[in-house]
Amino acid sequence: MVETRRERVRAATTQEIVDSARRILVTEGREAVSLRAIARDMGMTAPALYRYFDGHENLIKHLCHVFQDELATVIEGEVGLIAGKDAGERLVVACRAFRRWSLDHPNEYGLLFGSPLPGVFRTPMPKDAEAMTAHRFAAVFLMLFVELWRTRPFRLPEEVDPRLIAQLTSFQQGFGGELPIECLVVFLDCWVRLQGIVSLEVFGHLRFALTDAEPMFEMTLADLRERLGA
Amino acid sequence: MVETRRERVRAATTQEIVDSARRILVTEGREAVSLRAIARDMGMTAPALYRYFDGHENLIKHLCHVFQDELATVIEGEVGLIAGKDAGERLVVACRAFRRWSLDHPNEYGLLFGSPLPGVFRTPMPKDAEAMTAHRFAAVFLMLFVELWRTRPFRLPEEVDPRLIAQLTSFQQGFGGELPIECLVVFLDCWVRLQGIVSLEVFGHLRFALTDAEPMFEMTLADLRERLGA
DNA sequence: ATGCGAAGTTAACGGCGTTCACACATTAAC
DNA sequence: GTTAATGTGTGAACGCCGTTAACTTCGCAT
Repeated sequence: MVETRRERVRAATTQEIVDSARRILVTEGREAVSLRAIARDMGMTAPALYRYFDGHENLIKHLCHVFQDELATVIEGEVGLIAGKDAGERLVVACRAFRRWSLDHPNEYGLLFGSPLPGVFRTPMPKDAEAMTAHRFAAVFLMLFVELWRTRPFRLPEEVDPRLIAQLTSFQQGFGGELPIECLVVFLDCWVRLQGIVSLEVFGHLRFALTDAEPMFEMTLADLRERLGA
Repeated sequence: MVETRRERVRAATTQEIVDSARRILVTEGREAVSLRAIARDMGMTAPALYRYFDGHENLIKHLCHVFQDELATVIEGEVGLIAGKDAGERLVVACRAFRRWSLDHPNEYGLLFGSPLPGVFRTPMPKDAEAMTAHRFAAVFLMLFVELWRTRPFRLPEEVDPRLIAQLTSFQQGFGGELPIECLVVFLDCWVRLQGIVSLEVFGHLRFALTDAEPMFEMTLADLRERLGA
């Protein structure tokens, strides 16, 4: 037996902790996700949670990991439904799926993309397992992007700043190095626009002008589509 | 005498509270800004702060107000230094000033543009004084935008979604109504790109690809410039 | 059957926001 | 100039929080 009874029970409890934490996050907001509240919700006491997570901060980090994973899975699922179609079409679907999940899960989104925990501002990029799954979400888009470029190359920018080129060469080699750097520049630009509009909409920072940002989002999407030559 | 001694002392203490709070925010991060820490820093006790602010949350809100104001003032100052120049040039300077302030004050930026406090997600836009100064920052850009459009009109998009038009008419009438709605659409698009790249850079969400986002920022700026026909 | 380790408890420490009763100084009214 | 009112700050207390330590209990392998 690869999995003992102990391990099964432990895994179930761990899952229950995550579920409780998420329920509290959704219903009462980020500030309310305390160890004591989670334990109370489960009929336990707070110190018991230390058998499963090394303190409050690590539990929150694990939650982020779970949400990143769910977000990536949801997007991959939506894209998978139209697996036969053109990469541009699938990219559009991926963007819509990202926006939808974010709007449907504002508190989870806030945990993932809101202001990071203190001390993160100037530290270098961590390289642990958590960081890798943080990349899984971006990787979905990047892969579609690569495929789009290969099947139907789009116009690339001329005169890219050499400093930008220099920075991106290491990133480029991170996945084979078989993609023009200018293509990565276009990717980053689209990435910024996508993240920007979703972030502003979810956090309500567009309400000074818009009551419903969907038309604006679709317009941005059409713009990106055109730029990528679809 | 328009200002009694009492009022002067009170104003000074209020200012000292804000200064202490900001110092703690900058040096120890958002989580460390507690009433007790502020009071300790000032040589007072926490309950005394209730004579000046109605609880912790309101003090934080006031801090946001102060930062919004400073940000707007800084940008206006930078723009004022080249008051004679073309509106496009001044817009570029305003964008750079926004990025610079945000990078120089990441903790303050996080308070302003990070995930909002719980319960803000689906509530309508508040209309109080705080919200107005929240607009002052956006207003700087909007005014430059309007001037740019008037002095040297740029290409406007065709086929704007009627739903978007409908939403923007009320916003349009908010300041005279003498601007084409398509122009507001362009403004919002630029706004999203500016906010997007600054937010991603400050929060470190571009580090998976870039070590220094400045060239990318300048490229985005050049792109916006071209779109606005400079 | 025994012993070991995992899981959970209670108690405690210090920190937090907040409230309340109280002391003190300043101001205002007479 | 005395007195009342008002503003400003303190100390104690309540209930929340994260975290640690000592202790119990139970499952499981030898």
